[in-house]
Amino acid sequence: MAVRKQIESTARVLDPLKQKGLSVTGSRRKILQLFMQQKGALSHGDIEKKAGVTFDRVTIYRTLQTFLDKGIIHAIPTADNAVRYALCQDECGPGHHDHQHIHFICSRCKQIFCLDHFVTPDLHLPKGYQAKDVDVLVKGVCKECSAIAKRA
Amino acid sequence: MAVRKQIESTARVLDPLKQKGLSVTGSRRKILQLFMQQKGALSHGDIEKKAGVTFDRVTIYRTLQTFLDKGIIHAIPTADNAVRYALCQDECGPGHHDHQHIHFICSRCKQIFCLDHFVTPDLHLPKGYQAKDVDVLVKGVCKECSAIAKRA
DNA sequence: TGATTTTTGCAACTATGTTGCTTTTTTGTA
DNA sequence: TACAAAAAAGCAACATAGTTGCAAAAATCA
Repeated sequence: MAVRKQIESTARVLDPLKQKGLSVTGSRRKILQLFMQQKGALSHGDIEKKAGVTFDRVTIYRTLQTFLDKGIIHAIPTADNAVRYALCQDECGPGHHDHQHIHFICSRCKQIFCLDHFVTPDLHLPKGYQAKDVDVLVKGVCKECSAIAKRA
Repeated sequence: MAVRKQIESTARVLDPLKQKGLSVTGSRRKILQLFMQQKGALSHGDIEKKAGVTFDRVTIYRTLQTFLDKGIIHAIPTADNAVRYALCQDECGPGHHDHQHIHFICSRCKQIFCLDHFVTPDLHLPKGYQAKDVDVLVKGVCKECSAIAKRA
């Protein structure tokens, strides 16, 4: 059972890489694993720290760019000069991202989460403006931090 | 008439500074003017270019921070590592920002506009999450670029 | 006008992101 | 399994972005 689980988890990491036609390398495996283990989104800096000194900074930049291009991760806009990245849904692929979720920024723990909840903003754009893609960022307090606050 | 107008426009620049209890300096006047003249939002880099070599980079950083703190401008999250800033509505003040507008990012001219159109996203957050602030980023083609595309 | 407070500019530094090139690793095939 | 071709990683050097402390200059207020 333990073995079975390990095989599955290795496959889970390998699959996305092979599926997207990427060669499987140490850094890609490691970075993908970091994303899979992680509830919140990761910045370049986070990855650098979590990966230890194992990889060159440049490799991390290039890996993130590759993952973005192939639709494995998506970038989450922020106002703090530290773009975060998170895994995509299966529907995403090279050149197109299709997310029907919102991004939640916790003002307490500073983590950013993807919440898979449909949002249908009631957009009334002025004449002439054509919307293609909508990104909703919600700031507030996340589930865990709310619980902590309640207890205190 | 021309004189009258000039007085008014100077007043428009001075008012927000005095109103917020800020001392009036060359750089603050200049940077505020840039924002007022500008339709789209500005990044730190944009300001550096538009202001010429007049001001030290550090002064621009500090001025932007001051304007943010006082509620004169607000930061617009982006995914390209270049946070933009734009003027606030009158309702904003030190410590609180109250915007009921969306941010529109034109994929053609790369400009970012504040559109004063009410948005009421239909947020169904999971249990435990508390929303405080919602930021809506819309990517698409702006009015002017749509017109250009039509003509071509 | 002059003293006090605030802001600016400068220098030095840290962090972040990019590019070209060589070495290493991966892949696909024999 | 070994080998050649292709792809990626690592390294160095560079470019850009952002921060901090401090002295000089400017703005405020009496």
